Amino acid sequence: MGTASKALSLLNYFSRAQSQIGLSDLARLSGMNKATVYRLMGELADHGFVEQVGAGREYRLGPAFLRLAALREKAVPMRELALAELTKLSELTGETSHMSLLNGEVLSNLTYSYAHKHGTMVMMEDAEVLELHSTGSGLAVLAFSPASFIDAILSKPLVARTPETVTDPAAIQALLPKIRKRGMAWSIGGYERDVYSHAVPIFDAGSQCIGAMAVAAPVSRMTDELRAMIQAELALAARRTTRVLGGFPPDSFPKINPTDSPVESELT
Amino acid sequence: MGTASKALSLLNYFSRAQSQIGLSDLARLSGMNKATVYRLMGELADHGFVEQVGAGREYRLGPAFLRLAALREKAVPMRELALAELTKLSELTGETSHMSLLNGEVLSNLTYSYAHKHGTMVMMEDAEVLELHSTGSGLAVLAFSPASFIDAILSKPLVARTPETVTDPAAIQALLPKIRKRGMAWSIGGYERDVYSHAVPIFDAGSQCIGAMAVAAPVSRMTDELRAMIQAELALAARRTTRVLGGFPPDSFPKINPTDSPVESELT
DNA sequence: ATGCATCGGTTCAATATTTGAACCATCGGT
DNA sequence: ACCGATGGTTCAAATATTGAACCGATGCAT
Repeated sequence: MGTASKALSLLNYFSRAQSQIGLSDLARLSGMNKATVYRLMGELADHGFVEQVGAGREYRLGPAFLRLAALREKAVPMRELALAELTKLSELTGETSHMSLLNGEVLSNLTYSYAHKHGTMVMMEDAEVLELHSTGSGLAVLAFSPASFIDAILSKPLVARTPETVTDPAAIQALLPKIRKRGMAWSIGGYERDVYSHAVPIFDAGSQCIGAMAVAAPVSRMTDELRAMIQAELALAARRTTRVLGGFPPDSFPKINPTDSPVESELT
Repeated sequence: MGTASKALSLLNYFSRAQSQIGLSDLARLSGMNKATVYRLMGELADHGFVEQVGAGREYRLGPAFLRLAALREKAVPMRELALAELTKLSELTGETSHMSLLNGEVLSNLTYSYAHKHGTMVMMEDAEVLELHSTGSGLAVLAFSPASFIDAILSKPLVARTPETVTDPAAIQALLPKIRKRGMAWSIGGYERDVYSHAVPIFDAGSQCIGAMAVAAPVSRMTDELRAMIQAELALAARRTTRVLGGFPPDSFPKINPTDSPVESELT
């Protein structure tokens, strides 16, 4: 692993739950020498990627990310485009919708939209981490990822978030062919007890799966009717999202009923 | 310079104007060897900090920044807090307000707020770059920066953005004591021809100047009355912003009339 | 108060990584 | 068919990285 990669990997230890980390902790977490971490963090700090705070001299993520995220979004308005689709999706379904991107071995939430139709709704946050094995979005991504990646994920210990979480690798493997055939995954209470989630993978220009779009509803509100509506609208929204992001579903990806999705001349 | 710094510095060549850069261009821009750039960009790409696009294999900023920016903002809601102040400021003054952060030798815009009082207004964008010598915000920051930093900035060639831009280092040096005394800088047409800008520095917990808050109005709309109002409100808003961000103005920073800003018991 | 364990930070010789000139294969324009 | 550009690759030489040990300071328990 190159030096630059080591420095960058240090940034992955910062999370929603742990936003500040001391030098020694960071050395322990990363398994690197303290002197190494010290030097690398110093370089990251020079560029505004981290900053040291207060007495404990702990590190936290720096302001440079705001600038670079703004530039990224200006160049590739993923979040904006996804949010436009999610807003429509939430209005149509009356439920929370969100989109997340694959980042290493987990998904992290890109953006989301709430519906204001009901008194209760599934909550969501930016940069929220979703595991691949225990969420609808994760299963959707897993199903359309290379076999080697799937094996790598499923060979690690799978945490049971709820009593309903499927943690048997073989059982998860058995789900994937169905998900591939449907082009959609679902998870009932696998991550949060009361959440019924549908998810469809999103692809890039090389037909690689880069994330998923999902609709999450309280289990108690799910009916056959709502399920059918979510599935229909989500499939359309996800397909549009892949397209507006400049991506293409792989050839193996199931087509939607042509009456719902008329063939369009493909430009650019 | 360490290897990690070299990798990180490559990210600085991406801008609003140039969002995609090829390998050879990047090598030329950075002065590094092509093989070095190739390897470093590969490492950045592995972590999602850049991605390669299409046929030309050009690089652009990656999606990882969206995630890390969301985490940063969750940990330190600078943008959110600043925007709250800017919104009030724009409503009060009827003009565009913005806040920018020092990044190396330039300011980059953090966030902004438009007023909707007039048919015309000064436009602003996220991550827009403001030079230190030619903008009100830049002068405000410069005046409260270490002498060595000021000298470094003013010893480089100063670009004249408009005929009104002051590009004589000595003339700029002469402005700084007044700015320090007032705690506020202004620039009339120095960056964009028709923009009259007032700016106040923002400080961190160590009383270092980290950026500036500013109000930008069309020159044609400026009156003595408006100027007085902007100066009063901006001074207050900037002071509040420094405080809510956890910072402190240096002892040398001019105090506002105590009837406007009653002493508060300082907690945390 | 005393001692112990931890913290952030620093040092320097041993070591592993980075570097860069030269080299491909490929593409597009002349 | 050529030329000059591109992205990508190689390998010995040069250089940056590494990590155990050390430092002073701080905090916690005895």
